[in-house]
Formats: sequence, C-alpha cells, structure tokens
Amino acid sequence: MSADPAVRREIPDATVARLPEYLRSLSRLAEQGVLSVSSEELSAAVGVRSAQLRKDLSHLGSYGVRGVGYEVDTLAFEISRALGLTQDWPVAIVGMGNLGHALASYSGFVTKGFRIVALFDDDPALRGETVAGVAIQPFRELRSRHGADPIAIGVIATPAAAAQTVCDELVEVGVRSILNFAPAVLSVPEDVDVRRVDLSTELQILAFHAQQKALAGLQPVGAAHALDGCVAHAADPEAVAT
Amino acid sequence: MSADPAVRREIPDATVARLPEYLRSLSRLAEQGVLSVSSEELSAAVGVRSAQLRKDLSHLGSYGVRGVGYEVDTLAFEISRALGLTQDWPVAIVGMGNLGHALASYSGFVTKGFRIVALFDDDPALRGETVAGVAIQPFRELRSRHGADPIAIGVIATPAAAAQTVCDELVEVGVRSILNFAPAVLSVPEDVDVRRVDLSTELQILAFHAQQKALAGLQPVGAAHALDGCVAHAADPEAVAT
DNA sequence: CTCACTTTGTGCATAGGTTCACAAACGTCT
DNA sequence: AGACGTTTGTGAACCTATGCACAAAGTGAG
Repeated sequence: MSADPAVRREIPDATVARLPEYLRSLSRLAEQGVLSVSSEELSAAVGVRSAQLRKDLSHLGSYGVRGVGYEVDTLAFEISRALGLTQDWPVAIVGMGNLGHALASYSGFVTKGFRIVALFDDDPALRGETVAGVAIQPFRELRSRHGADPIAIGVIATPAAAAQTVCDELVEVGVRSILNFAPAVLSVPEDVDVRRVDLSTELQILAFHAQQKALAGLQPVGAAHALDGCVAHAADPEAVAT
Repeated sequence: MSADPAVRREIPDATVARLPEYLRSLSRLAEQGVLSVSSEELSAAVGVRSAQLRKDLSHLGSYGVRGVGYEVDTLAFEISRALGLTQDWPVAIVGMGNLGHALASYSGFVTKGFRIVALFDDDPALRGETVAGVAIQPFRELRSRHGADPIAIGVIATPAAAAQTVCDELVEVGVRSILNFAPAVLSVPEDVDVRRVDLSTELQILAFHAQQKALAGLQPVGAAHALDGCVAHAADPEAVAT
C-alpha cells in the first residue's frame, strides 16, 4: 500500500523543514523580477549545499531544466503546493499575553495560506479587545466558534500550567495540528501533530556552543579580541581533573 | 588534538538539543521533592525512549547508579554544567516591537543563567520606556553599552530588512552567539553561531503534515469524526493524475 | 555469602540524512 | 547537424542518529 504511486511520494522530514526556506528565497527573487535560478545560486542564498537543494527538490518531482535551472514562479508554486499552502488554513491563537499579541500581529501569518480566525484569552482585562481585526474571546467560546469556521491549526501561547488543558480542549473539538509556545510537553493522541517552539531551549543550545568555544580556544584567525569581551571567566578549571 | 582527553568529550548536536528538555523535567521533579528517578520514568515525562535518554546522558559521564536510577539534583546540576548554565550569560535584545516586548518579559529568560543587560530600539516612541527593569536604548548605544557589560548573546527581533545590519554590528562588537527571530538568513563569520526561530516555518511544516493526513485517509481507529471538522475540502484531486 | 532482581551503560544493527561524483538532458554556437 | 558547455537528477558512499538487547554493576533479602 505504501508503494502505491497514487499516494503522494514520501518527503523526508529534513527536506520538509527546509522547503519553507527555499520558498522564502524564491519569493524574494520573484519580487526582484528574477525569472530563473540555478541550484547553485538558490542554495547559496539559503545556506545549504547545492546537491542538498537538488535532492530536496527531486522529492517534489522534476521541475528543473538541465543546463538552465529552475523557473522561479513554477518552483515557488510547486513548493507551495507540496507544503499545502495553496489551500487556506484557519488558525486560532490561545493566550493573548505579550507573546500572543506578537503572534497575532505578525505579518508572516497572513502572507501565505494562514488566516487567523479566532483569538482566545480568559483574562477579563482583555475582553473586547481586537488584534489584527479579530476580537479576543473567552476560551469557553471555542466550541461555538469552531462550529462556525473550523480551526485547522491551534497555537498555544499560554503559561505552561494551562497548556495541557488548552491542548485537550483543542483536540476535543477536532484540531489536529498544534503549535506550542508554552514550555511544557503536551500529551496528545497519536494522530495529532504537535510542534514546540521554545525560546529557552534555543538559548540553552546557544550557551552550550558558546561554552564549547570558550573551553577549547579554537578561534580561527584574528578573532582573539572578539573572545576577549565575550566570555571573560573560564568555567570550572576542575572539569579536566574530573 | 581532537583526541586530547582534556578537551570536553564531544556531545552530538541531537543530544544537546534534548538536554534542555531533560533539565526542565528534572527541575519540575525537584520542585515536587522527588529525589531519584529512573531512565524509564524521566524518558516518559519528556517523550523519548529510555535507551535514548541513557545514551544521551552517557555523553556527559556516568551519573546514574545501576539498579537505582539517577539522583535528581546531581543530574540536573551536571546537565546545567554541560550546557554552560552554571555561568552567567548577558543577553541583549534588539528590536522592541511586539515580539521584543514578549521576549523581554518572558520568565524563561531569567530562570537559568541568562540575564538581560540591554534592550535596543531606534523608534523614538519607545524612548525612555523600561521593560523588566531595563531601559530601551537606541541601537547606536550598542558600543558603549557593550564596553560596560559585555554581551554574550544577541537576540534579533527586528523586521527582516534590518536583521543583517543589526547582526553585522553585533558581530563587530564581539557577540558570537545570535538568536534570530527575523525571517531572514544571516551571513556571519564562521566562528559566530546563529540559531533561527521562525514562526512561519513552523506553521508551514504543520500545514504539510496536515495536508498529508488529509490526502491519505490514514486515521488509525475511531478518529474519523475528528477529521470531519478539521479539513473539509480535499486538496487538488488532479495531483494523482499529474 | 549467595541469589534474585533492578537499572544503568554500551556494542551492534538498522534507519535516516548528507555529500560526492557522474551520466543524462538541455541550450547554443558554429 | 553535430560538438560543446552547463546544470539537473540520482546512485553510491559516508556519516549521524536511533533502537535493541544484554552484560556489568548495583541493592536487598534470606
């Protein structure tokens, strides 16, 4: 059954994660009036190897022309289609604190296929407020709102303590794609897709690499002064002796 | 030189990316007064396999006791140390729009090792405003501010158009770790570490998987009604015929 | 002390991802 | 028309990551 050619050919996760970058670069090229691009040029703009780009694109089909390159418009459309951006995705944001406000007014939301249909927050202070043309409602309105215009993607921007409850309710009304900004691991049925974005995790990964650079003094050339001001005190000289 | 045992043993990137999750779960356990935890319990809380957890932890050293498990405090400290959280990381945020405000007041920042030392924005309307106890300054103050209290990590929360310029200036004053929220690929010297967090990319990845689920009707059991309200209209029936 | 039981740490097999290198396919120029 | 230079698409090799399964190392009871 998985060999059935009628089922869309499988695209590796690593490739899917890069497609949005390709699409963004292509959109910029299109704005600049560029009609055609080679894998070498596009990969340089995105910061990957050209072979990787070609292999990634080969998973979508053969949309390049040998000896020439890729037509910008065509490729952008095909990536959009593969990602599912040619259809409309109704999005709801739960939790309208600082982050929720930032997300709701983020322009990246509206650009491609995503449409904010509902904003939820139980804080009475936010009652009646409108962000980006959408009114903030109490979360208990989820069911009625959902019936009117089904939510495809739920964004959780609440404190960690509320995240699981909110998630359960979203799943209950049929939302199967969730983007979670709360620092909590959500448990969901296996047919629900959760992606987590965590600021603190990213910072910690940066800190790790910064420490590695500081421990082994492996700055290439002429970068010694940069290290100076960056990490002044060596961390735990006993580490070597265990 | 890389075989020198004095240099901290190499930890795979995939492992580093999971360490913050382990640390978060351990912190919660510590708050609950739990003293000891097995790889089975901890891995369940984080959502990975127990073998994966054990292998990840083995990269840090042998901090478990066979037949017993891991002491929560000890393990939390060792992970913190491996990640570099036992030292202090001065952070600056550039761009104090909605997102910048959200980041500055995000509690995850202060919890572990990270300390906001400067907020920058050139918008005159923000002049004099204070967020989380730190005053917003014009970006040109970067150099003087940096001299006083060196910045280790720079967070870019500006529009995409300004990101590269801001990045160049940060690198110029010696910042070698950058967290970029702008939808732009930054070019930096190779000794500078950039991590990008992009909302729109995450949404697009979710959209892809949602579309996949809709195309192949592969909901496991009894989940048919959930699909109902989620994605109503089939996408592009011609795709099969190509 | 010995035995039974638990849980870690790790060697090994498998799966997934990246890079190389080159044949196949296209446009162009003569 | 044919030769030439360019660029794609992909097989194969390499590298990284995951999952299994078990020996090693500990605890506790008898």
